[in-house]
Amino acid sequence: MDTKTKIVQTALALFNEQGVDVITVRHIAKEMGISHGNLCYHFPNTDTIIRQLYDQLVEQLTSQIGGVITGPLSLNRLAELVGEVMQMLYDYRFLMLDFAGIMRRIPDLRDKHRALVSSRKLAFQHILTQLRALGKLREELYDGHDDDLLEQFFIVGDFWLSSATILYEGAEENKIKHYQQVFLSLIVPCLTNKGLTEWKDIDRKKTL
Amino acid sequence: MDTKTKIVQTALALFNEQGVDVITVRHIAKEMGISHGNLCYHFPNTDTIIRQLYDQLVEQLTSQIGGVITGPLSLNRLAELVGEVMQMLYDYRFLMLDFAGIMRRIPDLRDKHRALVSSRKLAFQHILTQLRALGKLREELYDGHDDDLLEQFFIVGDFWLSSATILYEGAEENKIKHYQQVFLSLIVPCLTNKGLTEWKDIDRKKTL
DNA sequence: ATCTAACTAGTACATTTGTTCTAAAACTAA
DNA sequence: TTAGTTTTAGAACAAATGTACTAGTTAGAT
Repeated sequence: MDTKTKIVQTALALFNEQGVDVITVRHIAKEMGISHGNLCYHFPNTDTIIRQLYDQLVEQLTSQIGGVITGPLSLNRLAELVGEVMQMLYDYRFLMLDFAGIMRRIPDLRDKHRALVSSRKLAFQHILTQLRALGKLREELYDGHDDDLLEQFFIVGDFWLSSATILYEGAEENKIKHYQQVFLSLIVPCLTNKGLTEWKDIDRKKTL
Repeated sequence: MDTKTKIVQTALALFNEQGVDVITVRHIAKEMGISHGNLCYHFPNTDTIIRQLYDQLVEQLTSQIGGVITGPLSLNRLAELVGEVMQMLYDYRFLMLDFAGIMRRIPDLRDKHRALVSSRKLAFQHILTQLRALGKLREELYDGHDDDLLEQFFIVGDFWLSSATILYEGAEENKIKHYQQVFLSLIVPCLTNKGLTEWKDIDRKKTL
C-alpha cells in the first residue's frame, strides 16, 4: 500500500485509540516502523493529517446524505440514514471527541465544517418539509421551532460521542444504536398521529 | 487576596481565553507575576487546578439546582433555572469546550461528573413527573421516551457551548439566551395544550 | 526573641516535540 | 547504463514542559 495512505490509516487508528492530543508524528512513525523524518516528508505535522482525515469523512458524509435527499423519504429511511451517518462519525471518533479543540486549532477546518453544516441544514430542512407534506410532521409549534429543532440535530449529532465517552455504560456494540434512538427521539414528539403510528411500526419490526 | 485563590482565578481566565490545552503553570505564573516554582508549590500541575475549578462549578450547580427542585415548579421557573445553569457553565466554559478530553485525562473528574449527572438526572425526572402531575406534560409517547429526553438534556446541556464556538455567529451577549431557547425547545413538543399555552404566555411576556 | 512552618524565587535537568538538514537508497525514464 | 527524481533514515537543534531541588523570606506561635 501507498505510504501516504498507510500513514493516514495508522494515524486514524492511533487518534481513535489514544486521542488526537497525545499522538505526535513520532508516535505514528514508530507504530508504522518508519522514521519520523520520512513521515514528515509526506506530512510535515499532525494537523496536515487531521485535515486529510477530515476531508475523507466529509466526502463520505456528503455522498451518503446527498444520495438520500434525492430519493423517496420514509421515517424508516430517515432512521437508516441517521444510523449510517453515526457509524461514519464513529469511525472518525477522534474528530468528534476533540471537535471544539481541533476546530480552534485549525481554522481551515472550522470554515469547511461550517460549509458542511450549511449543506446538512438544507438537507434536514428538506426532510422536514417533505415529512410535513406527507402529513407525518406536525406544524411548527411556534414560529422558528424548526430552526431550534435543526440546532438540536447538530448538537446531538456532533456530540453524542463525546457524551458517550463520559456517560454511556452499556456494551460498545450497542452504543451507536442507543444514540441513534436518542437522536431520532428528537423528532418523535413532533410527529402527527399518522407519523407516530408509522414510527411505532418501524420500532415493532426492528424488535421482532 | 489569597495566593491560592488568585491562582485559581487567573487560571480560569486564561483557560477560558486561550483554551485549557495551551496553558501551562508557567503561563499562569507569568500572568500573575509570580515564579512558577511558587505556583507549583500550591498546585503541582494544571490538572490539580482544573480539579479545583471543576469542584467549584459543581458546588455552584448543585446548590442552584437543589434550591429549585424543592420549591414550587412552573415552566417559567424551569426556564430561569436553565438560563442560570447555562450562565454558570459559560463562566467555566474551558471545561465544557474540552469536556471529553479533560474527562479522559483526569479520571477522578469523570467519576465525579457521573455522580453529578446522576443527581441531575433525578432532579430532571422529578421535574418531569411534577409537570405531568400538573397536566402540563404529555404522557410518554412510547415506553422509555422520558429517558431519551433526559439524554437529550445532557447532551445539549453539556455541549451547546462546544457547538456554539463552531457554529454560532450572532452577538456574544445573546449566545446564552439563544441556546437557552434551543434547550427549552426540547421539551416544548412534549407539552400538553395547557402547558403550551403557559409556555407561549412566558414567551409573550419576555418579548414585551 | 526565637523557632517553626508556610511561602516564594530561581535554578537545573531530563523529556518531548516541531522542525530542518544531510546523505543514502530506491525508483523511473531515456 | 545513467541521470534525475522520489523516498527514506537518521542526526541535530531550539523551544517548551514537567518536575524536582535549593535557598532565601515571611509570618505566626510560644
